[in-house]
Amino acid sequence: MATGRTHRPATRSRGIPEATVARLPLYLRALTALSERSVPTVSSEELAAAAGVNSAKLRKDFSYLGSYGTRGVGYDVEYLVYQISRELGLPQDWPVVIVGIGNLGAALANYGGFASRGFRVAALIDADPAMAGKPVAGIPVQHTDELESIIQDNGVSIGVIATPAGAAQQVCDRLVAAGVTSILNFAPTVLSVPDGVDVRKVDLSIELQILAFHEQRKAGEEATATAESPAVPTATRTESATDQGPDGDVPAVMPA
Amino acid sequence: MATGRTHRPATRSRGIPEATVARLPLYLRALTALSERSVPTVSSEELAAAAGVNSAKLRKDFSYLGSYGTRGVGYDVEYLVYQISRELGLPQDWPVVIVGIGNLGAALANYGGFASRGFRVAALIDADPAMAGKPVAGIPVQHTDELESIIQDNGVSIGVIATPAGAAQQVCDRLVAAGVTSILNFAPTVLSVPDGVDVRKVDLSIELQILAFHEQRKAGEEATATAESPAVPTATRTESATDQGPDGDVPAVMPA
DNA sequence: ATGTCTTTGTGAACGCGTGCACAAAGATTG
DNA sequence: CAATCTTTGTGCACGCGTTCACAAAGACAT
Repeated sequence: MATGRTHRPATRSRGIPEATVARLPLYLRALTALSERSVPTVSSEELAAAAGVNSAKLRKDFSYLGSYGTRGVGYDVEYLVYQISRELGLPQDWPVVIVGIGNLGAALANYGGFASRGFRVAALIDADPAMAGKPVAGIPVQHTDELESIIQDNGVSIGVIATPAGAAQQVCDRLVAAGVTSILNFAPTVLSVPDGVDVRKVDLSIELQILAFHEQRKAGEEATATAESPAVPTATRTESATDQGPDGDVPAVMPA
Repeated sequence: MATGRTHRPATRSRGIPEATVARLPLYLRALTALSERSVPTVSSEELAAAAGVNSAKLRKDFSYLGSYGTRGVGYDVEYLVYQISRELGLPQDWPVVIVGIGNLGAALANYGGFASRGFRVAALIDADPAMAGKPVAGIPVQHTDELESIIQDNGVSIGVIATPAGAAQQVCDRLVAAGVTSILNFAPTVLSVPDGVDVRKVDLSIELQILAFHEQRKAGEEATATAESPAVPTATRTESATDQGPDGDVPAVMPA
């Protein structure tokens, strides 16, 4: 998971816990799938299964938003989609800029899930002059020199950093100075930002290293376990194999 | 942040809390940078600043690994790099397969940070027959039909899913059946896996939606705040602007 | 209208993670 | 060797998040 909010001491949003906010998009996705199948209502149990969480947790999460369910029946899908979208500020169609159009930046630019999720790629920015003008995902790449004007002209408040680590802090500083207050960072660096700016990070190698840790532990356990019990592999399924979209959702970041 | 470990009730690794495990790669990166600059020792304070965490937290984290520091001096950089690497199982050079070679899959394949971090791309797999044989990042893409044999022949236990959401569960099932026990999922889907298989997910649109939530809240606060105070922007920096690598680290997932 | 049945909404208990603050440990100096 | 200074390692308290378990609310049938 990408983690790393940056320092928000008091204020506690508006009573909505951070952990709940992080799950709202998950619920929204499951609800959207139901909506497309014209399912009118869902119980907390069903929806929780589709989202891969505990039903009590889901109900508590929703209770922070208000009482949108009907006892004995469940939740109205359309209404809930509306409420969560509103809570997340998605009706707003946020413009975002992507800085660093390498493989990853290009993959992000091609990501189909932007528009349908309330975001719009306002501009692609790269430091390489050779890239300037070259269209990526139908959008011409612009040079870093124009970063400030692009942000101000489009009223961009969310920036995505997909540059090499060495350039990340510098780009970040410029973004913030130009008015960006939320940053999604794909570079493997700790970014330092002023108060009031949110940073979330996505880091491939960290995720892999966490998996490696558990993998190693499993290997160790198995070694000691096989010595005792015959190690019968349980076939129990987690997350309930809910058909999360026969149509499927929009590709992760791009079709294979 | 990519989140989403899957169900590990008791067992608690070996006393090392999950939250600590998630930070070890962060410490390792900071330590590696120091090591390259031939810095012999660091205090918890310095290292914590470089990793962007609280120094007390860092000391507590290290205390789970053992007592590797020297009071009055700090921690021996090389020794700590060794200990954390060992704890994460990185000396092992884990082979990984990437399934779904679209923009994202290609970006991941080109990621320079694999080798230096203890991972090796064993194979690239795609369902499109037209891709078969085509080299990406110097590695020829192989067809999905060979998935099982590739995994078994190479002893792969970690798989990366970068396919469209519709294909993710199916790919996941095949990976698991073939012996993969850790999965990094980039597809926007809830994967269901048997017990004993770890799943971590990275989801762009979820991260953006979380940012949008805070962004919206900031906008609302500002509207009410400007009515009261003149809203002086504080220039306080979080995370301490530690020079996280003048050389910089390897690009996030690819150079821009 | 009354009773039954389903499902929500939440009070309360518990556990994990965080951060403070300080004692213990060792380095260093005279 | 004693005194001082630095920095670790951790006991403790607090707060957030999760889960249980159940009462209240409404749908639905009779």
